[in-house]
Amino acid sequence: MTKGDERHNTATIFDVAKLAGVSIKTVSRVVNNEPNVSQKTREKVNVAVEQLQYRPNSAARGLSAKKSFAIGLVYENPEEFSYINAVINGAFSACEAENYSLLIKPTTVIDEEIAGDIRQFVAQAQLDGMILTAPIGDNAEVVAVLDSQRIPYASITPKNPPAESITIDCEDEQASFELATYLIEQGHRQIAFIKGHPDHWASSERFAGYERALMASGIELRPELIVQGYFDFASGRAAAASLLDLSDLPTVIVASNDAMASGVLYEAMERNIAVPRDLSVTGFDDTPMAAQMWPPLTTVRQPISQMADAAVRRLIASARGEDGQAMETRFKCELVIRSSCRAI
Amino acid sequence: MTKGDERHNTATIFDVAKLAGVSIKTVSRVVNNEPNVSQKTREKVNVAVEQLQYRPNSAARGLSAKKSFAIGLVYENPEEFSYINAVINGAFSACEAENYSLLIKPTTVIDEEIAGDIRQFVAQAQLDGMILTAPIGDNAEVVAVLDSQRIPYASITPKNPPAESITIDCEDEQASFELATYLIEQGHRQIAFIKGHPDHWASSERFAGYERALMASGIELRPELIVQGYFDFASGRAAAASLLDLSDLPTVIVASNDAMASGVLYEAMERNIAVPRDLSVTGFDDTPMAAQMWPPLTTVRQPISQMADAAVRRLIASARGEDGQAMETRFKCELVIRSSCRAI
DNA sequence: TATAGCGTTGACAACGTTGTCATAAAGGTT
DNA sequence: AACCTTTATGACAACGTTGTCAACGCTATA
Repeated sequence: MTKGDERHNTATIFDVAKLAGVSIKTVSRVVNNEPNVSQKTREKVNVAVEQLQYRPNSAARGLSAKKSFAIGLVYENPEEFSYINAVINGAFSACEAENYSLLIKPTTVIDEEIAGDIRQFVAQAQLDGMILTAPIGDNAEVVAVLDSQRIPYASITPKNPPAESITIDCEDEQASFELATYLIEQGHRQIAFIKGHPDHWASSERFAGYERALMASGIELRPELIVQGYFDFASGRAAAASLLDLSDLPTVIVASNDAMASGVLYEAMERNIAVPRDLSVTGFDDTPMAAQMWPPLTTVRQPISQMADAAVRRLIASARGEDGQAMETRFKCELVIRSSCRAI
Repeated sequence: MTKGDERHNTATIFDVAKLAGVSIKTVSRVVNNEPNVSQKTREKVNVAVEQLQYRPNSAARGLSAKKSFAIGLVYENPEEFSYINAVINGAFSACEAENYSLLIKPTTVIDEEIAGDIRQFVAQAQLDGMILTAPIGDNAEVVAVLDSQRIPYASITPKNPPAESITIDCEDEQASFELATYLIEQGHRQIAFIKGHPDHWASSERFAGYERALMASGIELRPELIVQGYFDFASGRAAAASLLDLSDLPTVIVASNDAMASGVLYEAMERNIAVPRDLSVTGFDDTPMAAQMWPPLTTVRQPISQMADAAVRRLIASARGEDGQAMETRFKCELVIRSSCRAI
């Protein structure tokens, strides 16, 4: 045949079958890598597929197989954009590799409506699985919706992981312990701590690591140095303000994430307190902004993208009926030392 | 057969039809807001829909109607996360309102593969339309793919908008003019400029506004004060370094976006140059980070989310055959004055 | 030689929706 | 009364794939 201009109508499975001289079912088998097709037939079909630039129609496929080949990603509209961006990138690359689509769903508030919202989202797209970022994985209503619809889901760092669902987390407690221990080694004794949002699993883990480090070194926990924050810039700034109003100033402020650390730096600048000369500051997450602040932030690197990648892969594996037992589900963190801390 | 035996499975159009005592076609008409259904019937159906929590199966819908009810969003994996986040949020909210799904596609590099990548993306999801963020809307191969597949697309701030496609942009030139004029009014005369990435439309517009303002005030354009940047933190920092090495220092550095401005602030801090006392700095975009830097950045607010929202709505309108002429397609920017500049 | 088993293939019925066309009922015009 | 229109409704065939099941042709065993 001549160099075709037949670009308009995409080829269907029938066209391929005709060209290859086989039935549509055989084409389907080849395309889906099903067993029991002879090598010769397989090649004939592949040639035809190539020649016609055939791509299965996903709507038809979804309708027939009762799958959508799509994964949903729900996240709370974040203060710290780079965190969720890393999640999206990780999830996307896994989906791409597995030939799935990624549908995202930002939610602005955790409120009464969210369960209905999620139900709508799931129903509309007929999702094959869902990724829930913290703290959505802990919302009982959301989980109930997914359970009742039989939608498998993976939670990233949930507080109370249900035994049967997929959970991805990392060693926050240990990392936080190492960070605090490092500060103690640097001579710090007045170590203030800004807690994260109480709904997040990571918050209590990070605080626990701090506690453990101080206790291990025999340093007294001073309640006035421990302030509640909510993982956003504004709460970090407010927490710093209250800490810097104390008569007995801390020598370092440990913020439970980078966004709050950035609030601390802001407040310090506003008060003409030089970091790290007069005050050391640390963050957590090692989002890209951590390296772009002044001074560059000592923080803990969390493999965010890899965690999201793992979540998607486990989800797809379980959707295929494979067991994902061998896959990594708990990730290590790494201390990243920059110049926002100094030895005393 | 298999009509009403199981209640686990989500309700289909047959269940609704049966409960309402009408045909499936009538249900379809009601659900799709088609005309020629009596008010009484419409209500009966709506009651049944509500009662069964019926949602149309999108695969079936897509298969039959030859639509996917999905919009793709392609973006270059950004340095400045908050920009793309605003785009995603705007696009998502429009899709949600119109009952469309949003599929995102981050691309890491603009290279040879992108056109094939996009073809694959489009084919797999059978997209009804695509949003192209800058500078992807200017990639000839990508556009050719979309044209050949007859996929409508909307470009956000493209350089060379093809006449027949949908284009969304904003008044960068005017905003940049106003910003520079403001600086001149504040007494600045040594006004340095860091250009944006040459592939982006916005870069030349923003530079043009700067030029116009200086010429209008009779200020000479000094080539050594004009430096090329690439819209990312690192290039902003490098540009600042070269400007701050000059013997005759500028009194203000105008960066073409916030990410580069943040690089400028970083470099200034590193050199112990106080902003705004010794140097003023401005950005562009008013991403959330602009308010969180120290000092908070004077910048230009671009209605990013609204632009993305508009792009999606126009796309959907044109997919429906409505004319989107009445819709806004060119957006205004707004000067946001914070404390990173001072009068001289 | 007959028979069971396995690898290979195809015919055909789902899947849940929308599009097309037919038909019935209602209203308007001569 | 006869004839058009318009409005309201339903029957049925797509849409492009996968699942099910039957059938074919081999080979190995009884």
